[in-house]
Amino acid sequence: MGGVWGFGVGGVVGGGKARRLPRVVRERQMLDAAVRSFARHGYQAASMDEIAELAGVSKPLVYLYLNSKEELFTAVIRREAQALLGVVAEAVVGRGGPPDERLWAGLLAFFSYAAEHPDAWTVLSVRARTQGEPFAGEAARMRDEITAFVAGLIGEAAREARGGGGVAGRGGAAVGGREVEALAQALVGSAESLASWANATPGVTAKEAAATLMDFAWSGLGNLMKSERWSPR
Amino acid sequence: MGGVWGFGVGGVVGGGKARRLPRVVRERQMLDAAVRSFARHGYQAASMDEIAELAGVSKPLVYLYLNSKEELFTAVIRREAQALLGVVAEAVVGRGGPPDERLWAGLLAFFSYAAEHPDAWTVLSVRARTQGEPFAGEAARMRDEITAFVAGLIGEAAREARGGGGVAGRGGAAVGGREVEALAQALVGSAESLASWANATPGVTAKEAAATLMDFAWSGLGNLMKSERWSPR
Amino acid sequence: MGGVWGFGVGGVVGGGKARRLPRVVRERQMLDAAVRSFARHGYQAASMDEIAELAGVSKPLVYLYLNSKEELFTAVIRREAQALLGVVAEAVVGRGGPPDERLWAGLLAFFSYAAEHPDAWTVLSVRARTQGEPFAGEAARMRDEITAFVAGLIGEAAREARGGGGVAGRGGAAVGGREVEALAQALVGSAESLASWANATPGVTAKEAAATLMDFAWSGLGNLMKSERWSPR
Amino acid sequence: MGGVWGFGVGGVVGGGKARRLPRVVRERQMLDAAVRSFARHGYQAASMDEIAELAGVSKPLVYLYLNSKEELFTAVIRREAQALLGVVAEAVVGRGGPPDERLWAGLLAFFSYAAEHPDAWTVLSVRARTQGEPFAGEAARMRDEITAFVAGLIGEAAREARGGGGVAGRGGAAVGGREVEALAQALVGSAESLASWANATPGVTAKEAAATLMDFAWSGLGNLMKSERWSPR
DNA sequence: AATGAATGAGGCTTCATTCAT
DNA sequence: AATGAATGAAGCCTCATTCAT
Repeated sequence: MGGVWGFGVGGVVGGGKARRLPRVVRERQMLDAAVRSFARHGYQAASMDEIAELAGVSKPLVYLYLNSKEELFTAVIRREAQALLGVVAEAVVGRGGPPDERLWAGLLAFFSYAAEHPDAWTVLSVRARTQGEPFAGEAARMRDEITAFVAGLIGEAAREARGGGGVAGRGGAAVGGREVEALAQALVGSAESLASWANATPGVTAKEAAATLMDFAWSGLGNLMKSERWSPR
Repeated sequence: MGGVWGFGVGGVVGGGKARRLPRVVRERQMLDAAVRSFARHGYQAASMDEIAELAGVSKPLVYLYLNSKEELFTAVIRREAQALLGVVAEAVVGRGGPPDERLWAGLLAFFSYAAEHPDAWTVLSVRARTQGEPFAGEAARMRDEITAFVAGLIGEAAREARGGGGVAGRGGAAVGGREVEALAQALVGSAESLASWANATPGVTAKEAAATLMDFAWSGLGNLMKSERWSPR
Repeated sequence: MGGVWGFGVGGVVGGGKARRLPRVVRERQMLDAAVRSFARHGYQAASMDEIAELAGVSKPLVYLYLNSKEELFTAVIRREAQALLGVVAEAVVGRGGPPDERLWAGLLAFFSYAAEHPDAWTVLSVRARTQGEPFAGEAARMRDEITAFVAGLIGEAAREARGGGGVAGRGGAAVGGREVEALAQALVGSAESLASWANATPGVTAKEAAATLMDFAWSGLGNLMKSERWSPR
Repeated sequence: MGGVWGFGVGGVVGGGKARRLPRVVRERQMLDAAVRSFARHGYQAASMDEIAELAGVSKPLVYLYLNSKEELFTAVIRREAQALLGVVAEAVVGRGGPPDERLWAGLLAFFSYAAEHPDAWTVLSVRARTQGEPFAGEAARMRDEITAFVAGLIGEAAREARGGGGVAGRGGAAVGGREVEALAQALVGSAESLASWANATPGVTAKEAAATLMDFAWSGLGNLMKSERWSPR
């Protein structure tokens, strides 16, 4: 009997319904279905019925493995946040080079991921954040880590600038911790906004989006570090 | 006697429940309550029961005046979008001065409004936009008008820069229509993102937020117009 | 000021809304509106809102004059039943001639009334009867009176037949009270059924309907009185 | 053990509530309950609450299986119309003999069914027909089929009469298509009317009702075919 | 004579969740 | 490993009816 239902890594056998799959596979199917459903309808409007149907299983099985709608949503957020954080971290950390190069690599990874997994991006950027606790917090943790990367890069650039040459030119010593935080917020906010806009706008590639943001933001940061502030006359 | 319930523009008199108010007053109370409820819970999770209770009326009266949850939400979005658009437009149009001065004025008005009416801002920026049609479209119209203001100011600055001196320095002629659009998107996106962040972060004033954004964005724009692009080495 | 609103018998003055009409006029307007509304939607589905609007008055006035939906429906049934009974009675009683002639006159009056007041006929034949007590009883009283007329005419014909000549020919003495009742029921049932069918079928006149029924029924009655029963072989 | 709840075709075992019955059984219970409820109160006034309670299940289960009040009513009408049509068709078609014999058989089947299933008969003859589309249409289809049977029998009798002897006697050739239609309408209308009257009148049997109608109608039809029309003098 | 303002009660429908196998 | 059967709770909406003028 073992093997009678032989299943490959990909999941379903042939065209029919695959039964008696191992738990890990079933859970992935459910989470995949949940991502789609939550992305499309939002947490409240998504229904366990639809998710079970999309996953090709009965509702009790969803409850057996994921316990409740709330835990299911949390599991989805965690899985997708880890994935996104993973690709961004891989692009930014443990790699040498000047901070702007690393920021560029991180942005490219970020925009590419958002473009390739639009439902995941929608869940993280919209559905989780607008759903209140504990979901928003779950997504905020990931965002904070990304913001910390960015703040790190900005700070690094500022120190380099202070020290001598570099992107920021010489002479700027004015960037404090709180300001770095606000700048990182603005940059990450821009990136998120651009990512959603790019996903919704046909013909905009991840590379274009990343380039626009670098043009827009990094040179502005450079100015800031040269203490060239704008101020009302 | 006549006048025993005399009511002012502001609404309820004293601490007791005011009964038999004129329709216009009641409608405003209901819309106010709806803004709070939709902001807190989102469209789906907000309940007509809670809205009625917050407004101090019975549910049937809400239906008598606003017809349905959908129409109520639409009415809320329209009212708040008009209000926000109004203050921004007043700050930007029909006023002379260089484009950066007018952008500064507009940003200040925008951040101030968002700070003073956080629920309205949440409804417009989050609840309406994530609820799909027809609500997202209703809010998008307002956003588009604001984005058009900003694009106009950027374009104007670019023309001035092309023409000679000005913020952007001389010589830059590289900013095309599509690029202006993307920049305006990024700037508006940053502004929205910053506004929500400022509302959620104690101690951040509207003026600070506006200043951060001007520093961050306008000088970056200036660089762009000098054709000082960032590009991967 | 009296007379400033001068109104004619017909009701509304000019094109605008007539205000301060005498009670009798207002009540007729309300009953007219109610007949239409009850005929179209049935008792349950008809709404006091619609009736008030059709009557051109506010709802409280309807309650002031007619007290409740139930009483309003009852008032409608009574008014329409009296009217229908009136025209039929006028055609049948207090008039000489043989019973078949009088039946013919009664049927003609009945079908004509139903054709000319289809809403009233619908209320009586359908809406009242299917609404349970006390409404069905109200309509049943009228139907019983009409059935009694018919039974009277059948009985009279039977006696004539027994006595000698007449429609029914000679020799038949077999028609008892219970049978007369059943026959009258069948005839009245046919008439009602035909009236509704005629109203719903374009091009069928009251005279045609009456003729069909006389052909169908009266000669059959004649046979019965000649004891020519049908019986399974 | 398995089988502890063993249930027969008829439904519930013993006096206690049977749980976890198969869908088909539950659906039949719900339809039975719905027939009773719709017959008593009419479509609008019947409540899903009462139906669920009569069926011995919770409301959500009714919705799970029957989807909505409208679909439930439609399902009821279809089931009962099929059943009634079935017994009448079985009595009339695929059976030899003269048309009057077959009409007699059909009427007997009809009146018996109406007597044995008064709620079903009320739903079909009253509740469905007065509820407007799409319900009236659903019931009208069944009625039309029955009327077609009757028209067929009348036409057959007329042709026999034309041909020579037969019920209708000789010589009559005057019955046209439209007239046959009207006669069939009148006969079916009488039958319906009589059925409801018989159900409401204690002591009237189906056989009596059928006999009354045959006496009343068939001999009348015979006269018609002999061209013995009634006409006002 | 007439009405704008207001509500208690109830109906249809949906959904997350559990039970028993 | 998996599911068919079932429900408590809650939400949107409507309607007959009344209040205060």
